[in-house]
Amino acid sequence: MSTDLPKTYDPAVIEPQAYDVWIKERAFHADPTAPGKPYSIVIPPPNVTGALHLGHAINNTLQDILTRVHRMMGDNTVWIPGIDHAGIATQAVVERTIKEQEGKDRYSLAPSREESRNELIRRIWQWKEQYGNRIVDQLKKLGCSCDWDRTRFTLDEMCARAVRETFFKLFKDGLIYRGKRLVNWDIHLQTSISDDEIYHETVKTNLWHIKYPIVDVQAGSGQQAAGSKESGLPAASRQLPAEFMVVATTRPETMLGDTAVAVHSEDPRWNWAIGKSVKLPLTGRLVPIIADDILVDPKFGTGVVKVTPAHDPNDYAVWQRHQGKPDQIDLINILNPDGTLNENAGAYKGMKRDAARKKVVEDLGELLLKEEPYETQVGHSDRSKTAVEPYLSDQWFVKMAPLAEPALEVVRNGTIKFFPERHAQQYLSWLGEKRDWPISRQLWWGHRIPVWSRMQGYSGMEEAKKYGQTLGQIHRWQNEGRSQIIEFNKTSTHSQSPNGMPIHTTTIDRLVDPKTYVCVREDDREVIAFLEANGFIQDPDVLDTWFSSALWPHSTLGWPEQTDALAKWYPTSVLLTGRDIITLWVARMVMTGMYNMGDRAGSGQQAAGSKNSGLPAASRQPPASLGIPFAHVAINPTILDGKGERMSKSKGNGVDPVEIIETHGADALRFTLTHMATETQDVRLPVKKLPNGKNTSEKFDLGRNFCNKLWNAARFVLGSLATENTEKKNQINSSVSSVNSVALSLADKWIISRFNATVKEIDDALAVYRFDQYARAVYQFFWNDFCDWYVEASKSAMKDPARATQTAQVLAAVLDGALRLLHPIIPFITETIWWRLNEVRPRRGIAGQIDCPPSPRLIKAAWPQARPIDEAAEHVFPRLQDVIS
RNA sequence: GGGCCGUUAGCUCAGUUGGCUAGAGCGCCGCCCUUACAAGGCGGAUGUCAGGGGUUCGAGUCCCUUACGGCCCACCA
Repeated sequence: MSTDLPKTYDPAVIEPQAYDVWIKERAFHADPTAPGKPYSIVIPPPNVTGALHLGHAINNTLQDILTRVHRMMGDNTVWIPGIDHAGIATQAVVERTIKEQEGKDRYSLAPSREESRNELIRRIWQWKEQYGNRIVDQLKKLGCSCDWDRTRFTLDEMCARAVRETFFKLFKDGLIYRGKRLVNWDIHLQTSISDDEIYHETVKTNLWHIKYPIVDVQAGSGQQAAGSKESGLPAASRQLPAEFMVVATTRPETMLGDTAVAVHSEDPRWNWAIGKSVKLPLTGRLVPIIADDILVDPKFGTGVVKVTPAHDPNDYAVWQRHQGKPDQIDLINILNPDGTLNENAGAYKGMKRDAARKKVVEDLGELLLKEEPYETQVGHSDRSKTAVEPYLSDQWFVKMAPLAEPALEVVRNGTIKFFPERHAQQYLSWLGEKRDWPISRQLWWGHRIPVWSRMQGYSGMEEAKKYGQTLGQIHRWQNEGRSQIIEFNKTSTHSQSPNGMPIHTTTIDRLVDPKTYVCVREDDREVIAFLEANGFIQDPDVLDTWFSSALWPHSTLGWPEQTDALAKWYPTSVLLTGRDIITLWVARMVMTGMYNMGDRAGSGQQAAGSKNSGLPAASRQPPASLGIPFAHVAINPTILDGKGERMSKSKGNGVDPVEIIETHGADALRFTLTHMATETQDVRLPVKKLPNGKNTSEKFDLGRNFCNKLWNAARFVLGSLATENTEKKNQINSSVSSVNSVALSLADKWIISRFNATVKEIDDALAVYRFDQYARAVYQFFWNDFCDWYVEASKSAMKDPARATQTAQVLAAVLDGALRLLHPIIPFITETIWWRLNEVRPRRGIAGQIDCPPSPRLIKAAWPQARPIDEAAEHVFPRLQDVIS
């Protein structure tokens, strides 16, 4: 093989070559039983729905940098890749495709619903095989050194086991419950969606003022006068006829589900009416007038609020507050899952939401006081773009309070640290609300909820006994280590089954149908067959995608199995991600990690966060007993397009990194992105379209030019070394210690000192995840110090026989060191040059100044040690530079 | 409405605890195809550091305030 590098730097040629070698030699593969300090990163799994854009590229480049640096440091390093099944997004995409191509919806893919369900899932898997690989290909082109043998998918067997185990554990601990709750309902996809899947849009509508006649008015008139004395309210308010209350609403059709009218208890205009009733227009139903000082702001509107608990989150809260009190109110649902009105809407049954609204307004007649134009924010579903309807339905929830508290504490006390620090605030404020997490989705693509249920009726003890016997039978199976079931029985009062096995009981929301719910721990067909033979039916819903993502750091390592990988690499070293999923993902990983991996015995008194900040951030080790998934969370900037809009698949402005790789090369892309990885929250990246329709950007010239510089400087240095070899044939393998510090020139000492200063600078930058500083430091060192000055100076030095040998040694050692420092950012080009350098000058190094332990592959070469800088040389040489320039 | 962040050269961004004439890359102007590199070299122009006020011997940097932009959260019948 020629020792010459091709004259032209061509990333399209060298990048695939280098990657092939790494793959062939299994350079990315990690063995948990190997020695070395553990270092591990799990990838934020990209959604299978989309190709990666530059936002992913920066995130993954930075992860690869850390992975490569630590691999070079000799740590036992693993980077685990994977993909997220992205429940709602993926199903929506595939359903849309089927609709467009075949005109079918998800229910009509096969004769029966169950077959349709299987068929849809089969098609989504097909789709996943096709597109999931695309993401992996993109990551490989980027140069990511993931351990591909450990590639996970959030819906694969390994993840499924972790999901089942976690669900079971939460269920058993009473942290998963079934509740009838007001959820955000997507009437198009007919599923509940979480708050996070909603965006708000300003909608022009009307505010309708409607008169509600008061029933039982005679007792009110006198008190109304009394109230008016002390109030400074406008005369108009006082003069409202006492026969009516006026409510204002943007959704008049919900009136059909009103169950109360609320006023403020200290509002003299209306507090006299508390306890009386109003007669609802259109239906004539009587509903109570109640006091609710949280809902009603007397300064807003008319001071009267209609209460529709089944169709408004605030009103639902009113319903909850008044439960069990003398003024408790009803709850009436008027909607079907598809957004049409149901039988509770009387004459309006079957009408669509918007049609009903129109009709209701028409029918109000003279009870409609006025109609004023109004703008309001309405929640819309991310996926179907339709207005979300607050809807009352049965859902599974996770109780947040007990899980959130420890997760809050570890961030408050600094056990888990954010970089930059300010991002911790978002985590703390979101988690601090401890809102219960609705985890069921009425979808087919996802982890099916492992719960079987059966109508229980009210047969009481007899029924309970029967189930107790059932449990007894399954208890036996459990002893064989296969499976376990837990009964949740609303009416059961006993806590032991006939054979003495504990039965876990819970109180279920009074609205839920009286059912017995059985959670099956493992996918054990025998148990399931037994249940189904006894009339149990599996819950049709699947889990929120984030439920499986939340387990990612431990599920990818094999949990609940106690694998070597889990023992070695959990907790992971750092999580690198964008700030948009600090709440959705980061917080939930901390919660489930602590819940599943924490040592409960020790967790109570563990006051973990020693606040001694004297230690460098990267070296602190959190106590393993806490079970936290990582000690550091590094937030990378968000990539915006030229207009300042966030790059994303849904906006259609995402730029495929592969297109940049085509014009600039992966190294150039990586270098530029690293250079941009500052502490700011956003980075703008103007792109332009090429004639072939692909994107590129001049911004990446920075990286490409730098790679070109490196390429040519290396060619020159290699050439100089080769020349020197032929002139001193006998000394090709001369000892590395043949150059001692006495013989070094000022320029030699200076460049060596600059090198060591740069090592230190980079180590410091990496310890706090300042990737931009890393890129800047190495750029400046290589270009401005090494190329501009040392290499130039070497041209004359190499011609002087007295200085040639030492100069060659220094050139080789500094190039060697620079390649090591640059490799994590630009792995392909550095690895390629390394091979040639090994051929030309296999043994390198300046004793005590730059160590160059040999390695056939740069990816496995040792990371440089920062040696002391030479103060004198650093001081004197710049003066020389000034004189010359 | 609450919170976080940003506003520095035409563009994209640095500027660490307040301290010497405010920096980089790209772009621009001029001169160089000098034997590693024109994807380069040398030289050059360009900034009331968003506006206003304050603290200080000294402010891009700290405090207050205004404006504009972005993001997160909540959403008012």
